[in-house]
Amino acid sequence: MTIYDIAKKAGVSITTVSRVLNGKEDVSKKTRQKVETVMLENNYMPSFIARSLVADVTKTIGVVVMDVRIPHYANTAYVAEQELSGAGYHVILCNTGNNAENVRNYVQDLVVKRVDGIMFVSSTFNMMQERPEILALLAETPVVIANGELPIPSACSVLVDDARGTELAVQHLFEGGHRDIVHVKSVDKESARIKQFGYRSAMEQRGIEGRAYLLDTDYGIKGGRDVVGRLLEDGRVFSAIICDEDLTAIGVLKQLADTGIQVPGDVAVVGYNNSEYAEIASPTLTSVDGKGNDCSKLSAQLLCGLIEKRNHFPPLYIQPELVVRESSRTKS
Amino acid sequence: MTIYDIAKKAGVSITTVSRVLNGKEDVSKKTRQKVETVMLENNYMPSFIARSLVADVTKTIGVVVMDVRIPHYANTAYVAEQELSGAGYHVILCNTGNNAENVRNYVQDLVVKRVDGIMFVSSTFNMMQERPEILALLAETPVVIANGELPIPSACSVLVDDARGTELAVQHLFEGGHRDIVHVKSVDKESARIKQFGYRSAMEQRGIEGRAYLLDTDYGIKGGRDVVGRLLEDGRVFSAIICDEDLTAIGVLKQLADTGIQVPGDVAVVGYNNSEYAEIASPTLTSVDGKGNDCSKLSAQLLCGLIEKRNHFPPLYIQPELVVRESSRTKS
DNA sequence: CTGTTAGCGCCTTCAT
DNA sequence: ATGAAGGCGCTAACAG
Repeated sequence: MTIYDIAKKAGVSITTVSRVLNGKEDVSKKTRQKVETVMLENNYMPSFIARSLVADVTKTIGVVVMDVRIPHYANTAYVAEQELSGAGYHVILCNTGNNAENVRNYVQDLVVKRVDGIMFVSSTFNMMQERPEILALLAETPVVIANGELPIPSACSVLVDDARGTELAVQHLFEGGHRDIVHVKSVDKESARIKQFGYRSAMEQRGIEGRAYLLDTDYGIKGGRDVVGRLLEDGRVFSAIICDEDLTAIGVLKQLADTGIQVPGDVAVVGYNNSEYAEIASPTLTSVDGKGNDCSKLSAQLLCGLIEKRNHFPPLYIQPELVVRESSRTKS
Repeated sequence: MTIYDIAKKAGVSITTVSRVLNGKEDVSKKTRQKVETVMLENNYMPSFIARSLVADVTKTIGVVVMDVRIPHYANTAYVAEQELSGAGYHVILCNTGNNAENVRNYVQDLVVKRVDGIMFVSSTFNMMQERPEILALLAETPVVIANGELPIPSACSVLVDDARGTELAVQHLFEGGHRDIVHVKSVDKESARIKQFGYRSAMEQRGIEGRAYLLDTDYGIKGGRDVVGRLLEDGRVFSAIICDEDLTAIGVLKQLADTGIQVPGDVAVVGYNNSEYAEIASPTLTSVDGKGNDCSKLSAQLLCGLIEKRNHFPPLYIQPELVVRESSRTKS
């Protein structure tokens, strides 16, 4: 069923059909009615492909994340999808993992499909900075990167002040009397490095950098458990642990519990992302809210702006907040 | 940069360019090289839109879920995306919520965009059975519904035996000596009703239907907490609780803990979906694995089959498994 | 108010 | 081995 068929059946030209299709004014009531009837009778749906070809607009946006199974990204994907679908766009979901080659392939396919824009979520995708081939592919496409940066004119950023996020955690613990605060990094991306940096400077600012301790581990429950094991083996003195990810913090919580260490009585624990995990854990987990939802929503809006008027916007900044729960609550 | 530009710059016809584009044989080495060089130099990418118009294929599939933020759906979306992208398809993600009107709109837009197929995840979408307008929209599109059913020839199903899933839970608890087993339903969809049904028949089979007790509540931690509150207020005797969703079970776990009831010592708890939540909870949650990943993967494969050769497949069945964890472990 | 005519970018016979 | 021409379904001047 094409516009021609409808035109024939309605006894008018395709132009007229196109007109009623697009709600143009200059069509008589009668013919409009006639055409609309024929359309309905035949269950006609105009081909968006053909329209895209003419208008050079696909009303489709690529949303690129590492892995939607991670709640943080599921959230951002959800928020982005809702925001963008509200603006008339479809969202193509891309799970790249932490693999530059995958990123390249997805980006290429998205560009070939002429998506109207691409949204990258997470500083993981800063990796593209060192892949000129990918940047070249992106040259003509409006791009926004949530909590990351891309050195090309077609890209804009929304940035979360993750250094500040960790500092909030340190401050909270410091005020609770903690001095031997450990920091755990469990993912390899720019924002994780920034969190670590925020920790260091926060410790310095409070004159306790001598008691600072940095640890690296794998993402997840096991990674968190391992880190506690290492701390204990080393006979390290510590009264609080800050993790760069909630799930890793959960692992810490579990291993502490298994070792008979009380939380927050003996050791306080703070996570990052304020994901649903934090509410599920017991004790519930104090966590830095990186405002992922706001970030995602703003990114989506920014992208829409970029697509409509092709000018560049300066980066937007978002401030994190600390959500205190049981795992660090001061006994009072 | 179009095929015409390339043709001109390479001094050949667009046909030739098209040929090298599609790797056809009948082009001399020389011209092929020449054309390829020009393409690279100009960073040419053929428009998939134009190709779609000609081939009537978009290599795009709509994946419709209620809400990707729910881990179960995040998982299925992930698995589907990976499977489908492996087969050369892009995935358009749709979050409909539990709202038929949203479903209608998404479906319409997907059809208008001429996606090659649509995958619905969850029996929630059985709601479409009562919406002939939606079914009409779907008539020409290959469709698969994971754990649900659609009465149209273009649709196929993969079904999980959720009645059996709950029965596994009952059986496990029964063997652990439990008789006063409560069932909690916290979502309103066909599979939840089937789980409830499975519970009832499992109780009957063991001759303890007289001690069966059905409860309804809201999805989530709060819903789970409420249910325990009600049970306690009513002075109901119960030694085990089966929930239709992990998150609700977590709420049950939390409220029991707050009330000083030991799990599994005093009361055993079983969830459903075997989501990551189950590992995070403490005590860790025994849960029925509905094999969501397998279901999603099979659905994706089935859909690809449907798209390639337009014949109908009979429904596939998947058997759930019980994963026993701390929340129901028999003290031994 | 309505119809004719070009494209949009690409693929595909059919000739040469 | 290569090119010319028509068509995929729709929009957009430009004429009547």
